[in-house]
Amino acid sequence: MRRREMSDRQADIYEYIVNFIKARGISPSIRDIQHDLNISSTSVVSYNLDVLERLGKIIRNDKISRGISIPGLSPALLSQEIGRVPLLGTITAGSPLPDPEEIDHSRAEQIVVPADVVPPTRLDGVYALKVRGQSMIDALIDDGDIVLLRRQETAENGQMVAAWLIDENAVTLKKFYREDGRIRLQPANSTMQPIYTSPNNVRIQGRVIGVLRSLV
Amino acid sequence: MRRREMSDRQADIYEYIVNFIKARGISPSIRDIQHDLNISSTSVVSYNLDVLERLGKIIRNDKISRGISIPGLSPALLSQEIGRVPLLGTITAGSPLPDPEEIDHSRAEQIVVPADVVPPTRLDGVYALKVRGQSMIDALIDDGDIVLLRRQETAENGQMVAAWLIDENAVTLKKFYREDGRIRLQPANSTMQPIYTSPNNVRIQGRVIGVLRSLV
DNA sequence: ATAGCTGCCGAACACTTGTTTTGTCAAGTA
DNA sequence: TACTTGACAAAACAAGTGTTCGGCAGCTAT
Repeated sequence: MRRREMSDRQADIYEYIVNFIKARGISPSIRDIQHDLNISSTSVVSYNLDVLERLGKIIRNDKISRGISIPGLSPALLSQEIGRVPLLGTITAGSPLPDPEEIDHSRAEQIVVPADVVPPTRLDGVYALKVRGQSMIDALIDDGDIVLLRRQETAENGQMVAAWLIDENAVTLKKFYREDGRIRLQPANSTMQPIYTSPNNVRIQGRVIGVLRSLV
Repeated sequence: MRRREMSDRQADIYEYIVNFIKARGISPSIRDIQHDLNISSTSVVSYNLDVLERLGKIIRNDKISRGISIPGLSPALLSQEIGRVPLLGTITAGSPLPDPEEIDHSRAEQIVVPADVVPPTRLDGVYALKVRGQSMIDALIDDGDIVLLRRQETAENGQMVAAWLIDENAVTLKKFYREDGRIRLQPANSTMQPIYTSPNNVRIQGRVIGVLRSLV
């Protein structure tokens, strides 16, 4: 009685639904399916949709229009896989970061962040910056990379931070270490030399929590 | 005429739609909104939905049932913003990459890739590997990074490739240059020295097209 | 052969749903 | 004041849409 596999027609219908939802964001109606798949009657579609639901391939929301949804394709699940953060501007070695509070977040371009990089639940206060130039190369960050920062003004030892060196008027990404009376800014690349400076000369502008690099 | 902000009622409607879609995977009908928000008439809902559409907060699919979608929440838009590639394993300096053909892609863990890193249209033949160890650090790639590779056995000059050095039995990520009679493998980090070797000693295993790094 | 089942067909039915129309009312605005 | 506009209300309309029902053909177990 209970089949494991879909019939050809059921497979066609299933594939059609998935593509329809991916393309248009909403479920097809029974008559959409009937028409585009050249099925003779809506009742046949309905019949096979019932089978697909018994197989667990689809979920039918009873009696409501366009009520088919696909487990795994619902916005509910997708929204757990990614988040979005505003791209606030460009980071260069010579100038401080823009103040996140002074920027119209609603109009900033949005960057999609996979949950593998930053879980959506920890996306509060996070923003993105595009790196200009190769001055961050000792932090394993190249020209064109997008860095994800969480705004904070203090840091724990070992955290990678965006540090503004006031006297030098330069922003740099380094690992932060507080050592008796001075600050050590250690490049992520062990072949590079650290910077030593006084706490008064350092303003932490955020902590680096992710990097996205596209070489396409 | 054109407002920047939503009215209270519009904000309520917008929030209701978002929650409805997240919870049920399909859009509410106008009468769902009317009923649950205690609005006197469907025309009021329709009126405010038009306003929301002008504001760009929602998209109405004309004349079809439950045709509201939220930019950034609909599978249609999401599928333009992200793609998925299989995470095929780990890359270390000492062993060649696993053969993508020998792996059961359907069961491999999937990595979400933002369109900013690799456009979904160019995701064919792309796979992901997790980096173990710091041997790739001169390619600006650290332990724990996820590298995205497109399988190919040849490369253009200047492309970043995963190269297997047969005699050394080592895999490394370098920029590829073919120079009269020899191959130059140039680190991405200009402070590092290049490797020179013969073409017979190099097997290209794929081209690096993206990097994801999580420091959370 | 008989009954039962699956899968299908065509048509009709009834509910769902977006849209339109006609007003009302308050707040601006010339 | 007279006019315009935004926001809302009530009702009716016209499609859109899921469901049901009688019937048919092929297959299988009894």
